[in-house]
Parts: sequence; C-alpha cells; structure tokens
Amino acid sequence: MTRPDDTAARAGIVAAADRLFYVRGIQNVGMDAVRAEAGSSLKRIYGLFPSKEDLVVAVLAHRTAIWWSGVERAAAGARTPRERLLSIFDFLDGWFREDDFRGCAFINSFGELGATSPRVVAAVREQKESVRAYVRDLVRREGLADDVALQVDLLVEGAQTTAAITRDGGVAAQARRAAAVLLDAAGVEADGPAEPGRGDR
Amino acid sequence: MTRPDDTAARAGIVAAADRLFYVRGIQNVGMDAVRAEAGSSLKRIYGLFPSKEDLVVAVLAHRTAIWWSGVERAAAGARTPRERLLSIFDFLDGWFREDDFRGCAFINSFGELGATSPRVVAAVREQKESVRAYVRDLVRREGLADDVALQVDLLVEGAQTTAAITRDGGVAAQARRAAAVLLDAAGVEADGPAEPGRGDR
DNA sequence: CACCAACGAGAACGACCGTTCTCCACCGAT
DNA sequence: ATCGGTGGAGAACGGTCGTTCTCGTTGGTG
Repeated sequence: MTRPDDTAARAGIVAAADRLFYVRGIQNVGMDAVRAEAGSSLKRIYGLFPSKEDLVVAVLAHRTAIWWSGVERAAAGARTPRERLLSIFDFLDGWFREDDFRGCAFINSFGELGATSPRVVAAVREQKESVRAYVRDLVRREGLADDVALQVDLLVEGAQTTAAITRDGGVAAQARRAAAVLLDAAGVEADGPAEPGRGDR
Repeated sequence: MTRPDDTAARAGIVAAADRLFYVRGIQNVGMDAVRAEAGSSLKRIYGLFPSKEDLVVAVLAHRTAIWWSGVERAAAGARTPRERLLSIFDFLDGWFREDDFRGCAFINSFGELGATSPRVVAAVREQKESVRAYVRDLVRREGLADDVALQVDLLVEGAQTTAAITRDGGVAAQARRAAAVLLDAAGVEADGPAEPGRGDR
C-alpha cells in the first residue's frame, strides 16, 4: 500500500523534524511545528509515523547515517588503522565548529527521553555501541588491547559533551592529542616501540 | 520576611525535586508531583521559588554540592595532587554503581533545557567550568601543562555519559587508567621520567 | 461529465502542566 | 472567646500538545 513517493516524503519529514528537534530539543517541538517545517500535513505525517515516538526513532536513525557519512569522509585519506582512528577527531572538529552545533543528538535525546522511552534508549545504546565497535576494530588492527579502544571511546564521548557545553572549538584537537598519547603508550607496552613516540604533532 | 524554617523547607523541596527530576527527567515531572514528594503545598513551593525554572536552578546548585562532597570524600586519603586527581575516578566509580544512577544531572539538564533556558545553561556551564578548574589546579601542582588538565577532564565527562548509556560498571576504572597514562606521558615529556611508568596498576 | 478516493487545512478533543485563586481550618494575640 | 492572618488542600484557568476528525477540494477514471 506504500505510495511511490512515500519514501521521499518520509525523508523530508525526518529531515525537518531532525532540524527542529536538534535545535530546540524534542519536547519543545510540537508536531504542528514539524508539519510546518516539512511543508506537509498532520494527516500525512501520522500516516507515515504512527506516533511522535516513531518519528523520534526515525530521526535518530537519520542521525546515525549522518554520523557515519561524516566519519567516512574524514577517514578518506587515512592509510593506517591508527590514522583512521584519529580521523574521527577531525570529523568531530569540523562538526563542533558548525554554528548550530548543540552537542550529540543521541546524548541529548537520552537525557530528555531516556527515562520515559525505552525505544529511544535502545536507539541511543545501539549507536554508541556501534561507535565503540568501530573503534575497537581499528584498535585491534593496530595490535592493541580492547582496553585502549574503550579509553579512546571515552575521549570521543567526552569531547562531544564538553564541546556542547563550553562551545570551545579546540576540544576535538585536544581529544585527538590525548588519543594519540594513549595509543602510543599502549603500543610501547604491547610490543615494544614500533614507531616510538611519534605522537601526532 | 523570611520565616525561620524557610531554609529547611527550601532544602526539603529541593531534595524532593532533585529525586524526581533526576529519575524521570525535568519535563516529565509536574509541580504537583514535586508537591506530593516534598509533602508540601503548591502555595508554599511558589512562595519559596517564583517559578519551576528557579526550582530547577536550585536543584542544580544542590547537585553541585553533592558532587563536591563526593569528590572530597574520595580524595580524603590522597597524599599527592596526582592521587587527588585520580581519586575523582574513584568517586565516579562508586556513583556509577548506584542503582538509580542515570548519568550526570548537568548534562541531562543541558540536553533537556539547554535550548530554552539560559539560566540552566549558565548553571551547567558554571559547574563544568569549576570541575575543569579543579583538575587544572591539580595538574599544575604536578608541574604539568594545562593541556593535560583538559584531556583528563574529557575523560571525566566521557566516563559519565558512557556509564549512563551503557550501564557498564567498569567505565570509571578504565577512565582512571587512561588518566594515569596521560599524566605519565606528560610527565616524561615535561621534565624527564621522575617516577617513570608507574602507571597506577 | 459524474463519481470516488485521496489529500490538505485546520478545527476539535482529551490530557497535562505551570501558575494562581478560593475556601476553610488552625493558632497566637487581644 | 474572638479575631486576623497564615498555610494547606485542591479547584480553576489559560495554554500547549499529541492525536483524530471534519470538510471542502482536487484529480484521475468510467
């Protein structure tokens, strides 16, 4: 029963809702505001998304796609797992400097709806777990222990919340340096100084 | 015109609101629920707090006090700035393992109200800035550069959001190890290996 | 041209929330 | 004992929100 351009309409509504939710916070955006931003009608929206919660989950999925496309773009020039790993922070750097940067949408959603919406919690957990898996994979390819992956992931998360609250543009670069130190330190402990103390700047 | 037990009443209302806000999220708690939890009356509450936003700000101040008392308790046995620094993560460890741990109240509030309440934003920023200043002071006492302080702070923030989302009890210990590595690495670069590679476990 | 299904605009509905107001019971002072 | 004012319980008010419904229009089909 899906109309041909239903997927396009869904995408437009999700993008509109994403803009509003991210800037104003989910609970501060009524469905009528989504309708206006999407240039659609309430009937159409509720035909495609049974409830606001479904729309929120779809928006989070959209954010996940944005995240990975940004990560991949930043990793384009990386030639080693180590460079790929550190390029995450280059992606963050560009993102943090955007005018309307307002923190990680997943963390914000978790703070706002974590207590009331298990589906939102699941979506947030899934995203964060996939990031951790990505980092873990790259760390393993460097021959390092999983502990280092968790530590680098802490820097990724900490950079996002700190950048959101302080609005300091240098946070990502600082996190990148810290990650390089952690990787180097784990490297010398693991198998002796392969490329000792290069330290990335 | 302040009645003698106004301060006690304020404290009880703030504590009640804190419990509800933290567990359910601020916007999911009506003033009537606060009234019930505090065993007070709406008139009394609105006599002491002109609006819900004022109550939220007071709750955040209360959370700040809780934070610092926890940090100081954990730092009680610390004999060096370095130990004091790392004891922050011991405090976090105990906190993360509490049953009703639901992340950092400041980060959650920022995600929920950051877009609509400048006063909440200011309170959150103030708390995070004071934590950063505390870390910076201890790092300086170790003779290390301010950059290291920012990096350790990223671990503190990252540990809080990661622990909230994953509910993994080992996050604080992992962050502590990472912080020790960062301190050691900065130490050997700054003034040669004073106590090289002790590394705290 | 007549008809039916789908669609948009927006009203309507029920629930909830922040804030204020009403009313009554209580309590110390005269 | 009476009175004034204080505080509590809870109704009331205005607003918003998620969701559904009505209704008029349209555009394709016989």
